Amino acid sequence: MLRQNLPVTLEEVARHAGVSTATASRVLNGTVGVRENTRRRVLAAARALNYSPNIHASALASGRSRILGVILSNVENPFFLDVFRSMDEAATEAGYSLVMEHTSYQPERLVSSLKAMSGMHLAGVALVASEVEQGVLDSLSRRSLPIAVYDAAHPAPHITSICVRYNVGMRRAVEYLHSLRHKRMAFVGHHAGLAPLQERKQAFVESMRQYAPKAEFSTAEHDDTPQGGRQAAATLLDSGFSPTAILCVNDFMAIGVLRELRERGLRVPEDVSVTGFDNINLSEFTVPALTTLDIPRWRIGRLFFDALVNHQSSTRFSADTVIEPELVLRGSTGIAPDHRNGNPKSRQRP
Amino acid sequence: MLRQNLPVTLEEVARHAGVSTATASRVLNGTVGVRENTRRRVLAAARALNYSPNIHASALASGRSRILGVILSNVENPFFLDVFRSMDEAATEAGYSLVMEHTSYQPERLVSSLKAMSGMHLAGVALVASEVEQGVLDSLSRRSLPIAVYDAAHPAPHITSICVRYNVGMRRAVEYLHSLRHKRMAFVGHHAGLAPLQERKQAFVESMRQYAPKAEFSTAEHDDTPQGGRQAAATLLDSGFSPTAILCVNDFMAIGVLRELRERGLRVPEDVSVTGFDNINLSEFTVPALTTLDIPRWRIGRLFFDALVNHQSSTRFSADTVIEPELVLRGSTGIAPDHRNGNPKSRQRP
DNA sequence: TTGAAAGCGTTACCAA
DNA sequence: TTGGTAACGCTTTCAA
Repeated sequence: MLRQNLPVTLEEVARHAGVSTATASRVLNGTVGVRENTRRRVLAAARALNYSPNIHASALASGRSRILGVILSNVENPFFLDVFRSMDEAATEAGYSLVMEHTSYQPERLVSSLKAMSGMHLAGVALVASEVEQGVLDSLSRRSLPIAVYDAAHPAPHITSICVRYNVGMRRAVEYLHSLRHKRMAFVGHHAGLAPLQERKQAFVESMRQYAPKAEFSTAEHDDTPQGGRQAAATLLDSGFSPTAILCVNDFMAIGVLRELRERGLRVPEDVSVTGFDNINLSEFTVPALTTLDIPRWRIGRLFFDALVNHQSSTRFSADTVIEPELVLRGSTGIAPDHRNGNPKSRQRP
Repeated sequence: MLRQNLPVTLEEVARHAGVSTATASRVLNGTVGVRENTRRRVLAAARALNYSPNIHASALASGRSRILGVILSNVENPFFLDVFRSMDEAATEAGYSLVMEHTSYQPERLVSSLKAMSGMHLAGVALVASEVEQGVLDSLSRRSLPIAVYDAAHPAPHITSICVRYNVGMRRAVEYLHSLRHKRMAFVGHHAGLAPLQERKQAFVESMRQYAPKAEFSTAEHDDTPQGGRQAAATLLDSGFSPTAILCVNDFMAIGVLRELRERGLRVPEDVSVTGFDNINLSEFTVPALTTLDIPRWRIGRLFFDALVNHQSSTRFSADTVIEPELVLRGSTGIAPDHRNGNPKSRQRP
């Protein structure tokens, strides 16, 4: 088996089964109205010849493909990767493939990725990215292609938006830390120029204002990496502001924040408490384990897939799905419940 | 701009420029022998109409595509992800796209991914996986498709193999620890049933034998995740064998090993030393920072790309490229040089 | 229930 | 230097 050097075509399968390519195509696409006997012969021939359809020919002829596009801001951040893996799992189960691009949060790269993908005649595109500008969304909404966006400020018609209430999560974190008597808190983020991230920072600021003037705060930002988190923490601490709690925009950066604190001899949580966001697998492996807000990435990936493939409600103006982050308490804020079950709702996968 | 609802075709571009589709195609593919004036007109038309070629039509007509397939054992492990990102960078620069699949180390999934990819008429496939069986390699070598494999035991004709001398790296680690007077060492791995991983474990065992009977050793294995590393460490420690050094098959698992040791009140490096493999970015962020063996993933990704796209030496029986891992010393083995420059050769990217 | 044949958007060969 | 046109492998009417 697998002996042939040249790809087997539908025509050969058809000939082998003694039918026309039309019939062979019908069988292989699960169309009804084919005699059971014929169907069996075609299937047998396909298997015998180890036939695998030429997706290019198929896409060209039918005008649609079973390939989805996914654009991520930062593959290196496990948050994005998990959403991707989850979509991929759903896609594979349904016989779809994924084409992935990443942008490093650069709006131009988003546009060029989109352009490259537009030549692929995809079945849909998921924008799991923070650099989605309104203009892009608008122009996309004119096309027939199914589109789904992560956390878009103002979704456009015909575009599904999957929203996470970051402000709710942020408020929960601030309130929790406030209840622990923290008075000087800082926020560590990245790419504050991009709307969704701006908004998260804003949520922090507003939550803090609620406790002013007794509570002070500061913010810092750098790249979305552990290195970036470390840098941001360094900037913060060098500025003279000495926070007793640092809230990070995500767990990935928090890893670096923890490192910098340790490097400076600051103990966590005794001297400084730290929180993250996302509840990535790694957040259980930091020292100390990280208090964070859970975002159910496995659910989100499936939501994306469903939005693109079974876009049930394509008639609705825009089908939004809203998710609220939940607080997960671990050692980095002082209370250290058993680390072994720090996972509330979303399932962590191996 | 981007106003059109339906995709623009080559024919429209040609009409707009007042030439035939043949000429338009020639211009867009950079063929020589087109009058400068005509070329400019076509280019202008393409830009004006925001043309993006239908890759399916193009692939079907030409029989080749600018898409590469990549199969990874475990995307979650940053080692594989880095190789992927590096290939992706090289690919994007050259106008190629990547289609990625991952297998969780299951040979059957490797085969089914390969089959799915075979319908895509790819420009080449990179197997960055440990579960590549000889039979698969042999059948692949009959096809005309360029193939490159990571660390294959016995590469087949026409298949490029990119090899890392894990045994050399492992020996270096063992020798280093031996020079530090460690007598009881353990190896933590995963999927010992797969040849390449079997070999790494074997390298450990043989290196240890060299010091027998004065030196004792033990091994344990679990999944290729931090959780798996933690499990393996737990098994090891519960077995009664008390190693003074644990060598991990990779950094990703080492993260979990460090966690389990800490959980049990064992200090690293005072009570137990730990080493990893790969030198992933995260290895500088563990507590303590991880001694490891650097594997230049950025170089490897580029090697893969070049092997597939500019397969210069396709005439040679098999063009192997050999890489030797280099020891990177950090805190987890006791000597803690400045963490800020623990990176010998390979550049770490943001 | 099946087959013939007209595309789908490119590429590439052959003429002009 | 250009244009006409036959593929490429499949899907999908339309007839039979």
